[in-house]
Amino acid sequence: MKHIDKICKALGDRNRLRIIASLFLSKELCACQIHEWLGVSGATASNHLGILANAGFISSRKDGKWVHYRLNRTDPGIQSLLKWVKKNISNDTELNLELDKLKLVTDCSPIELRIRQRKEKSKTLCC
Amino acid sequence: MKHIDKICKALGDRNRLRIIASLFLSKELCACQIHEWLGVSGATASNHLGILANAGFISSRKDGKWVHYRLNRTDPGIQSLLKWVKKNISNDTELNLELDKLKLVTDCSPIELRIRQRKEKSKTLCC
DNA sequence: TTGACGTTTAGATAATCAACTAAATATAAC
DNA sequence: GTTATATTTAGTTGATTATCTAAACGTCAA
Repeated sequence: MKHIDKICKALGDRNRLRIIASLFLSKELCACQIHEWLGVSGATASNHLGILANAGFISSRKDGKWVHYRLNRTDPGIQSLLKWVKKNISNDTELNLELDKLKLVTDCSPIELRIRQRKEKSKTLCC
Repeated sequence: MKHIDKICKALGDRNRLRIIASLFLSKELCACQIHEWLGVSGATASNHLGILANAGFISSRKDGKWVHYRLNRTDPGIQSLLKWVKKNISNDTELNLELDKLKLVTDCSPIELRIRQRKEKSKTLCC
């Protein structure tokens, strides 16, 4: 719990807060689900996940090709900060609206999601 | 308490955390004391103070030429976040060492401090 | 009222950062 | 083994930001 500025900086980005908010609702999400929901490239999503992991907010579990992320529940300092975030994002109407759409990527397995993503991509490519 | 990313971003800077840490120890500090202690230009200090005030962390009181800053105790969300910061900076050894030197700018009035600052400045100019 | 001084604002610059594409890595499927 | 695929890393670019100096603003004192 040393570098507080690093920890706070990790929270100082809208997309990273969205990741944390999504992990409050879904215990575990794979990289491709987060990439899909954020609406950024896979590389960008991976970068954000790396920053959050580095600050101690999330941890990852590798399962074959897939990497699943969840909130890190070990550090008490991080834990209490996450509690603060959870309490205070409830007033963020914009974020709550976005969270409604989270279901679209959690109502199916990562495998099905990726198939859908590839379909979408080919659709935009041929038009 | 809407823009959480803005609030966290305000904490995501070492100098701004130092300002907050100093205001935990000294109930009130004037801009010139903070400028002196941070070791940055007055303009830079003023900018950081503006960001912290804009995020809701501090408030200011004008007293003639002098502007005094203190922690803002009105917003409950900000209040609990400040509590978290206070608790967790205790482990930051580097910051604690710096805070020891805070006395050098609080053991005299802003007026005396400014006289000292001008002396220091002229000393470096003529050598 | 003029000059000095504390603070803020404006403008410039270098560093940092979020985003992308492309390449690299690692794993699964054929 | 080769190919497809999920993720990360490298490299690039545009935007943001922390810092500075100079100028502007507001207040006090002579």
